[in-house]
Amino acid sequence: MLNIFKIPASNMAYGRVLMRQVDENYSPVQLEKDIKAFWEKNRIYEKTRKARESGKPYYFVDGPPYTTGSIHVGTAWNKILKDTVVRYRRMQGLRVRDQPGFDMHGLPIEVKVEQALGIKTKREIEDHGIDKFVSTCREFALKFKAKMTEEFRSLGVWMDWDAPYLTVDPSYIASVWWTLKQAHDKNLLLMDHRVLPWCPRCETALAEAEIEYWDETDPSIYVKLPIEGEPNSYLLIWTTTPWTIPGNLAAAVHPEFTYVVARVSRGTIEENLILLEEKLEELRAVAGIEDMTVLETAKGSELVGMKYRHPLEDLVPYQKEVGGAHVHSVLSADSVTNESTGIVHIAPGHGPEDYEIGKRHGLEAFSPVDERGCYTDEAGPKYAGRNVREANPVVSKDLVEHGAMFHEATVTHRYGHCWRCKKPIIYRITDQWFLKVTQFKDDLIAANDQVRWYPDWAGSSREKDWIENARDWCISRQRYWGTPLPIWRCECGNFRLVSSIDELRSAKGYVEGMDVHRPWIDRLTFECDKCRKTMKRVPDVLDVWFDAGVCSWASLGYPARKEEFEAWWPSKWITEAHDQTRGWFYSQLVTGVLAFRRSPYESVLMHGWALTPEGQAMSKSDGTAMDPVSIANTSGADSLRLYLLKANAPWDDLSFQPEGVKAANRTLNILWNVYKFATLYMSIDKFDPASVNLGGLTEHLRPEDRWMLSRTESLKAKVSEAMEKFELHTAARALENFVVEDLSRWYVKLVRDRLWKEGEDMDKFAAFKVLHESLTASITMMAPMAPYVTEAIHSNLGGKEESVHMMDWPSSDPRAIDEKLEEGMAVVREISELVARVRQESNINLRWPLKRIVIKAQSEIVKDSILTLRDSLLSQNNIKDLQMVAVGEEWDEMMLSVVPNPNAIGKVYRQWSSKIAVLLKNRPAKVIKAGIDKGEYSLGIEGQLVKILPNMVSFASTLPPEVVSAEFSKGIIYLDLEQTPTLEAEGFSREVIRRVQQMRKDMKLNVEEFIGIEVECSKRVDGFLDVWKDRIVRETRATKLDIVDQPKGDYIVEWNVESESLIIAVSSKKTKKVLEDMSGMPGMTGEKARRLYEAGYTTPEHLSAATLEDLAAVAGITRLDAKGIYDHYHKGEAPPAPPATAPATPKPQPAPAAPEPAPVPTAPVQAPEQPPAKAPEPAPAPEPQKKAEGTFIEILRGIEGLDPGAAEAVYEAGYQSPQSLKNSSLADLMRSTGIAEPAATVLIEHFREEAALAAPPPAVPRPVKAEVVGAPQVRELERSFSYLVEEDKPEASYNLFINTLSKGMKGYCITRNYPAKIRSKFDLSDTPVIWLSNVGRENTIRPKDLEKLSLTLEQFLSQEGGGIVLLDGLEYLITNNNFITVLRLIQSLRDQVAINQSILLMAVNRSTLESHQLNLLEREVDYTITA
RNA sequence: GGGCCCAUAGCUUAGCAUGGUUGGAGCACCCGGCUGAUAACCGGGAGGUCACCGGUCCGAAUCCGGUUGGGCCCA
Repeated sequence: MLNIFKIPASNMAYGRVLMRQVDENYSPVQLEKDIKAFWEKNRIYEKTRKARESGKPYYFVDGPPYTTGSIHVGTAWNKILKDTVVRYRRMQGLRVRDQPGFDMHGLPIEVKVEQALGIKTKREIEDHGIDKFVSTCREFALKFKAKMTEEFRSLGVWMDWDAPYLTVDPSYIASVWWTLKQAHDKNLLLMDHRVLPWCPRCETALAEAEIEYWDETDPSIYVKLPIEGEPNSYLLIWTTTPWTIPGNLAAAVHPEFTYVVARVSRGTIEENLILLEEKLEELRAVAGIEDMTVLETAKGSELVGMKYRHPLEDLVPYQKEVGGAHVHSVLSADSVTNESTGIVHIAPGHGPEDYEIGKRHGLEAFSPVDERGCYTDEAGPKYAGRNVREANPVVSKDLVEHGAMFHEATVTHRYGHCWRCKKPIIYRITDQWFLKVTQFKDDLIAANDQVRWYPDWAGSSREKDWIENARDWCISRQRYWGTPLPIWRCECGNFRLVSSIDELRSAKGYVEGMDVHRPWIDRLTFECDKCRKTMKRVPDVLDVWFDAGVCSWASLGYPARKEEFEAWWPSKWITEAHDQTRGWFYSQLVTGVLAFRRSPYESVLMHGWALTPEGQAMSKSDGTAMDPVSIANTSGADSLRLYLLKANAPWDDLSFQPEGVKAANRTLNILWNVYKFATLYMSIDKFDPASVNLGGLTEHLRPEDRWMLSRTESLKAKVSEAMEKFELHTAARALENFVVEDLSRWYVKLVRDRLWKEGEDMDKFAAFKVLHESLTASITMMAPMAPYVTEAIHSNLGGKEESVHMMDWPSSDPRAIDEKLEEGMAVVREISELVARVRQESNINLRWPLKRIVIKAQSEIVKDSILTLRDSLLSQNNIKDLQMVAVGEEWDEMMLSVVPNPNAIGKVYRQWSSKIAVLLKNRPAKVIKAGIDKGEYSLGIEGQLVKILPNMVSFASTLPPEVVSAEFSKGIIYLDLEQTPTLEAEGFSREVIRRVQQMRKDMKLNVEEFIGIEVECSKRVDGFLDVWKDRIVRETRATKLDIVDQPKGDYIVEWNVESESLIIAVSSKKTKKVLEDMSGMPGMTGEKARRLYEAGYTTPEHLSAATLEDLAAVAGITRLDAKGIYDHYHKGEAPPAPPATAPATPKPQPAPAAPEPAPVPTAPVQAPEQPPAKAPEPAPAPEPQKKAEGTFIEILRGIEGLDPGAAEAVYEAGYQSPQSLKNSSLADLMRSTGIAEPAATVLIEHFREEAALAAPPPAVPRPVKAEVVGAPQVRELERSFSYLVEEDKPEASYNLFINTLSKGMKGYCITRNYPAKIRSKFDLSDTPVIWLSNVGRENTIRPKDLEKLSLTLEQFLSQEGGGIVLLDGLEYLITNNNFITVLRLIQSLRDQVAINQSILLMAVNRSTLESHQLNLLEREVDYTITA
């Protein structure tokens, strides 16, 4: 692996500690792991609950998810919403009940178990053994429960996972039974013989709520029912279920509709049909009728009583035998609609409506279909045993053969399916148990009205609509894995309901502690209290929706435990998705009203569904489901949570965009950076937020501080309001906006300079405090949404509580809100954006100060607020002065000019017109305007006085030179871009500051380290810098800035600023180390250390050289201190390593524009830290080093023709082994050592000869950098080496590349050039070419996507035999990324190349890089080739 | 067929209860900048028949009616 993106392992320690500097980048996965450990170790969840023990109770009920498989995005969203609200309520001080629940009974698990066991029917289950089957169901449910629990936990959901409620627990089951008994006592439970939806696969009845609809293609047949006594005349009926025809017992018409008898002819057939008048034309089109005549018209009521013969009576014996007044006759029904033929086929055993109509007319509910959906013997020998849906074509064929089929086609329509096994349902008649919901509908509606719904329409429209259409609820299921129906029945018709385990104890066969599930409970019997016979249990189980419906008291153990119930019930709040309108929202309402005459919940948040990015429902079978757990494991649970919460209003469906999670991650990263920034300075100053209170700082608050505090208070108000309304998205967005815009992009910028100040400074403390306040407020309010990152930040901000989740929800202080100030700052920000735009257009970067800004504000209010925030405006935009134009007036520096109108002038003063124009232009426009404004202006010409009238001139106002204007929403700004030497001096100084900062960074100096600066520059620049010396010194933390001829230092770079060449040398003062050393001594404090430092003891050498007296003479240092210091250095302890001396003759590196040739980089003494693989020769132990030094320097001294001074210079320059000299070039040696040509020649030749004679080089040669000059095409590249080719156009590098390919090595080309062009120019055959480009195509990599590049190359390099990589386009990568990042990539590539015996070849155009960048690059490779 | 919800830039969305300068953001795209928060970050640009049709009004993304498409719940 190329671990270039690896983040150092976190060493965070949480808990109450002093504020600590944060070195880590935001890395959510590690952070969340750490926080999780912190939570567990310190039992934070338990403590958080405990902290609210005395609070007002808040009963939240978790809608129990069904335990089947893993959670999906929707389930995750659901739990995250719950967790966020629960945490929020806790912070409000409420004692929240947060028991999770699991719905574990029912068909879904039975189906899974059937699949696992490889069985399909109930018969097979019974053969297998119900006990074994049910036990397996329990195992599955428990297994899934455990799995889902882990998944929820990984999302950071805090619930009482150790004590969930389970619908399979005996106590839970007892609550269910009790509830049923309540229904029975109110006479709302009955057994009935009804036509119901039935799943033939699961062999059970289904409730309305268990049916899912989708499109299905079915037959669409028109059937003729022959009318008794009217030959060739038929009633025309239509159906999509031919299999119900054998069960047909009547036909129904609407009494008010108009029907016709029509003579219809098709081909040779002519017949009379009765149907709805308005459908005649439709029928003609559908069935291809050639001719038809209406014979008669009649109202539906007139048809009633008409008799017909069943068309299949010879196949279905029952149809011949059945008798009765209304059998096979036309009935009247208002439910008939004007669809199809207007005559409805009535099969009372196959449809609920049919059943009702049949019942009214005394028809038997003939239903010759068994539980498996097959015809029974009653259907006649031809059909018996056939599956009804499969029998459709058979019945159709029989209808055709019996001359009863009028027309046959197919239709696609919505058809019901079993919610679990997805098979089409049928309707059949059975005995089932019902709750008579229709009898207490009004109570349900009334109960629902008492519930607060979010959003309102979810209850007032949606749920209400469902209740209004509710039917009686069939609660019995003919299955195995469920709450057993607690009903025992006797042959005599008597039955009893058991409502508790206690009651069950009196049953015959009861064993204490027995499982009350089937089949064990089936064996229990009671003696009938009426006839003394044995009562047996009704074998059905209960609908699982009933299970879930009672959870609000079953989870409290009611009725067995009353106190819990009284303390909590009813629940304050629940939330589920909108499909629960018919599900849990409804089932709870029904059971609540049954048992307690009220809704068991007071408020509901109805949320949406998580859809795919395309807006489709996610489904596992389609592979469109996304796994929230793996998203949380890669991007962090916080990011996922924040995204889910902010993306949508909770009640809208959410189209899940993985991009959105990334965006949320970015927001959290910004939060992290603000925090990191703030704590950096706070920790340096050991700032303790608790030690300062805002009240005491009032006089030190700047306007921007008051603004930030105002924004913070406004935010609290806004977020709290949104949370109260469950508008979590509004709350999340407000927080996000605050962190990104107000805090990060604005306030941090405004206060940055103040935080720099040293020492006790109230202005700085004010900024610290405000920063701390606003950061604390935002993370506290964000804690419910992103519980991990906020916890990490909280713990290091010195939060009041052990955990952010124990904090009280912040309340807003309206006194701190200053709306005018907020508006004013908005204006200032707007103006700043304008200025930035003008700067960009004029090519003046922010480092260059502008002379002034003049603002013309629309109103006094705007003007005042700009003036209040004057300092912020000027500092942020680096402008020297602000001038305001009086409101309503023009800026008086606008230059007025006169534009003569020659036409108008010419008409009056023909011959003078051109003269007049010239005169007008030469006079002050102001004077002319003043005259014209009064009516006219007089002008003397050739002794005449001419009057200039308003129509003869117009006026234009133009901007003064070098002024640019721009409009903002509340006025106009004028920016004076004129540069003066003073401004230029400042600009230059800022450029120098930035260069020095860059160098500090390259040197990896600690923020607190002091430096020394030496600069070589032109006279002009010298003058500039002189003025700003103090500022430069201060801002770069330098102890001195000297302008010299030959700058010396640890790190020297030549820069080019505005066409001026500057050579800057920076040396580290190593004060950080010194101060640290000092403060490590006994009795030493930071303050004392500073005193010493200020007294001139700036290095360990100074200290160790000092005498006791010297030290004691320093103010603030006691004799005892002095003794401690003295002892420290003289006790025989090894003194700190002596400071390395700078190279004898340091040479600047050339600026990018400088002419060739490039010198070898001077090795800085305090070089920026290098990665291990490239570290300078490891410092050997002192003894061996002496020895090595002795040997090699002696060898050098002993070389004939080389004087000892030259030998030392060579040694000093870093050539400390024969190996290092072997491959170096003449030019290289001369340049880096400063020795003359003859000496260099001697050296080179000496070592070439020696190398030829010497033993082979060490196994892993690591030559010092060398430069290959000359014709690269003749040079061979060696395996395990990396090369940097410096050339204007990538020619030589490609030639080297191709040359290597021709030797049979595999190649890989990364280029900024167009790949097709490269291919045509060089013969690359099948070598892969990757294009570096932002254009998203195949085989391209975006310049920002270094990770992908790294991965791609890693794959190539690690393949067998390795290969050569040509990386052409480094400059493109560098301009698009942080330079150091690119450098790290190169480092890891280089290491990879070394390991894999491969070659890395990089082309770079040196004029595109800064010289120090080039230096760093050169340092990373084995060879630099200059083409 | 009925009830409820939704439709704004390529994508995700704000604005709509109370009609009113030029319809805001984020992502993606293009161009630039920054480099003591930096494996970050910032600025600019381009991109909209506000689903469609009609109405009310001086004025409609916003109010009203209808149509189309999508989601959920039913028939």
